[in-house]
Amino acid sequence: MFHNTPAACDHRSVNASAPRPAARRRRTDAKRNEDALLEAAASVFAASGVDAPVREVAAAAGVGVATLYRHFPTRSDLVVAVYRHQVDACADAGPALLASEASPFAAILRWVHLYVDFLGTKHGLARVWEGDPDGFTALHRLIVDRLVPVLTDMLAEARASAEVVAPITAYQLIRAVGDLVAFNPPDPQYDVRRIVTLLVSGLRQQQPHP
Amino acid sequence: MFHNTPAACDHRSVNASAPRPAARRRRTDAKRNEDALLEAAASVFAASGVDAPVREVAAAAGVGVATLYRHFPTRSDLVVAVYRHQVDACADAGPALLASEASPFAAILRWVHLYVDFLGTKHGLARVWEGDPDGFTALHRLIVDRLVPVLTDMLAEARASAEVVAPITAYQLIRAVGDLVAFNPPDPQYDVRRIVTLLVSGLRQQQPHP
DNA sequence: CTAAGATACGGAACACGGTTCCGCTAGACA
DNA sequence: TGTCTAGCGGAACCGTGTTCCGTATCTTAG
Repeated sequence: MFHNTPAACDHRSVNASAPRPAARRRRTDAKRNEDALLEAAASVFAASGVDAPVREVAAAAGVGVATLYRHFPTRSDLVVAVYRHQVDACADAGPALLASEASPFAAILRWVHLYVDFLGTKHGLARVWEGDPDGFTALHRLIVDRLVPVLTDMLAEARASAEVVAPITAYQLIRAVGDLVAFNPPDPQYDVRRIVTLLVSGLRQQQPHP
Repeated sequence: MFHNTPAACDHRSVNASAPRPAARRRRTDAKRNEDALLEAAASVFAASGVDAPVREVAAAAGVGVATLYRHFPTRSDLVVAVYRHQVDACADAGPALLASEASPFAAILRWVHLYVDFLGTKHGLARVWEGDPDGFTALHRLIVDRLVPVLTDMLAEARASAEVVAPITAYQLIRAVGDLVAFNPPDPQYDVRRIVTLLVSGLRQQQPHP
């Protein structure tokens, strides 16, 4: 699955002067618990959405809440750990689509829908996105770090070919798409994909001023 | 203001056969408290956002929480009561813009921005929107009832003049705009108005299929 | 193999939100 | 002015995320 995510890398004994006494190995039960938590979280999130209570995840992993919190200091860290590899896959798809699609714009459209599918399969992923006090949840940061550069390249290429003219940044677009998908359980009245397509197709329009 | 909302209409003595004994008048303190609550809620919401705790509103009104709950059975009912007249104003602006603006599309653009301003001035209004279990918060319903018809007309006119070609319904558009504005404290990195404009300008584009 | 001690654990406790309950107050009517 | 009940206050309840702390367990030196 992908749980080799040390979550917080081991900064013990980074003391410059002291001849550190061969730092201890990480306890095996710690590793085991972390894995169990990630697996439990993945399945609980899949079943009950990302909003599932932490206690439920801890219980499913057969572990106390404190243990969960030691490995993942905050709810959103857990979410990020669970979905990191999917975000990576999405990031990797960018250049691939640029190569395979007929035009940069077509590539962008498909890529954005990939992103929508990613967000869409986990109801309420956005709740994690929003809850940021000063603008940075772990998920927010992950997405900005991994996805924004990818989309930035795609947009640049689409601009070079004059397919895209609206002055929108990759960050703005990604965030907008996130907001759109955010709280939308499948609903016949409201197809998110259609709306996202609408948004993306706006990129080809010169923007009116107000 | 608009508080003649009996919250739950008086079903006392709806007994078909009995000659009901001239039902009591509503207690004056009840009316007074309802007004105080609405006033307090308006100012608290303005100061702390719509997410302000109910207790805070009750305290500001100088009443107990139970009183608040008797008048407004749920949080979102309170929110709706506070903002109802603003929604009305927004609805009224639709036909006016259609008449005053250069084109139906221009009218739509301006109207949508009016709506954005309405939502935007109250951080987190969307939280009320989303919290709907089966699809209907009070606010959701209010907006659908009042605003969707207005935008529907505007879209029809814009389609008649071929300015709008994308097959999007008023409901979809309003909901999308709501989602976009939803969780966005003013942020230099991310100007909601720009994104909304992007979305709206997509209406002029033939939609690509995926 | 054993013992010391760091590391990690479990679950109770805390803070904080919406909502409900219930004994009592005070307004309406006679 | 007295009765009766609509309406009130605020404590209590439930369900969140998060923290605390006494204890168990793993690692490692000897």
